[in-house]
Amino acid sequence: MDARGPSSDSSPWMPFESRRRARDEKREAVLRTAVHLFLEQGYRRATLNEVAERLNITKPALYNYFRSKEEILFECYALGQERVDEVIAEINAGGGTGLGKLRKLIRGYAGVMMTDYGASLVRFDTRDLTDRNSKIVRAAKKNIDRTFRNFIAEGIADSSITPCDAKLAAFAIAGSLNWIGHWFQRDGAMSAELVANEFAVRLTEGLAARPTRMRASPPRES
Amino acid sequence: MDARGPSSDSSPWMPFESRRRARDEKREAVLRTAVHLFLEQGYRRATLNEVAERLNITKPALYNYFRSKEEILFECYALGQERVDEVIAEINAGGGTGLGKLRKLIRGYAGVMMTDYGASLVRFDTRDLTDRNSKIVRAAKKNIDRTFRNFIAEGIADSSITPCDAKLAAFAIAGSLNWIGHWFQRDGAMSAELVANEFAVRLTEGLAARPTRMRASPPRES
DNA sequence: ACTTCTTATTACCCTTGGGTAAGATACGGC
DNA sequence: GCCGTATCTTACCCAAGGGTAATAAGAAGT
Repeated sequence: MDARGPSSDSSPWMPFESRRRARDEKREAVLRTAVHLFLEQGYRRATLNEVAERLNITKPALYNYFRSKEEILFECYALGQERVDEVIAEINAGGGTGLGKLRKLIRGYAGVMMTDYGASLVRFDTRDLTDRNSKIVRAAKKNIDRTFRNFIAEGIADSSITPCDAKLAAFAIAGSLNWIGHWFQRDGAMSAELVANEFAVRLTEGLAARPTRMRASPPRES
Repeated sequence: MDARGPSSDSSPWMPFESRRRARDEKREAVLRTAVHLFLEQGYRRATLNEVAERLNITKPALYNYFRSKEEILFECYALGQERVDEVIAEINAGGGTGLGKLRKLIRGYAGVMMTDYGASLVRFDTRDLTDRNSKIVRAAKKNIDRTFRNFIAEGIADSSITPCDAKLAAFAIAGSLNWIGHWFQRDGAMSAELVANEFAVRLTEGLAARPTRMRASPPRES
């Protein structure tokens, strides 16, 4: 009886039938479900029981894939960081002015913030990690911050950005972007592309060196 | 023995001596200590036992002043909101262009964010409140957001702000400011005034209508 | 001094939820 | 078919921490 198909959420575990998919696929499904629930309810309030329930399994089964709740949390962070690192690597591979790179970073980072793993970076609390993992995450965050500052400094050096306090400017921009992780919802009225583009423009308007006075080489644009 | 004065943190309770200060003063001290600890460790992780310990009393004594941990949390929110409301009221009492009001709001809101109760607004999770209180707080937050948007819209109407999407602009600005609550520390290198002023300038640079080319009617924008 | 109110203490309750132990159930190789 | 391995279940442990009950102790009025 009750031979319904996969549950509303796509879970590799059928209620009581063939549950023999590849291990990695299941592990990933656990992670997807967990991060979703953590974002929905908050890490501390979300229980592994409910994660398991949403996957049609029981809590101890989760321990086949993760050693602890904290490990799941850490992987959420790690995946988010990975996405950001990809964005940064891609920008560094290409060229352009400091301003151009900064715009690309804003667009890319905004895009990541609108994903579950990306939002993990700003919605979860590193104090819920072990000391060891906490250090790793905070180092990675510091690296992101440094990238923002470097691009701004680079832009000031190549005159694509008007001189300013790189540290505070980076805080202002990163803050705006981080906050996206708190309010954006994929099913809302705004599309991710719209938001990312709008922020890339808006947040750099104030920084761009104005070409009011034409110079020999106008600032290149991304 | 051990006739030391008030403990390192200023607590109206002496270890075992005259503890007969006014009730309100004590209630306020509980609140101050609690919000500090909540910010330091996170609401869920912070325990009432430790709050009490820092005040040289025991947990049940707290229940003379508050009915529950959640009530303490709610009061933190309430006090933060109060501060912001004062800022808004003061601006509304005065005059000025939309841009001018927006700058004042940014400065004032930034200032509030750098206080403990102000940071409460963005560091704590409304999901830890009862439904009733959660609704109150979310309504107040919505009101703040609306104020940002209104000032921007006002500025566009009076041509002090260049046309733009008021909703996204407000998100960008408020995000920057909210993030201050996450990184600012009073004992750090930057002073509150410096940060507030810098943000008031930086976040409006891109919005200010440039008087470069006086037009009768500035270009409309989506 | 005696009572009363407030405020604090000690001792406790009890739910929640992460994590574990031991046994069942399926799958793959032989 | 049979055994070993991986996976999952039921049943449980246990620490943490919010909250309460009963009571002591100082303050204040009379």
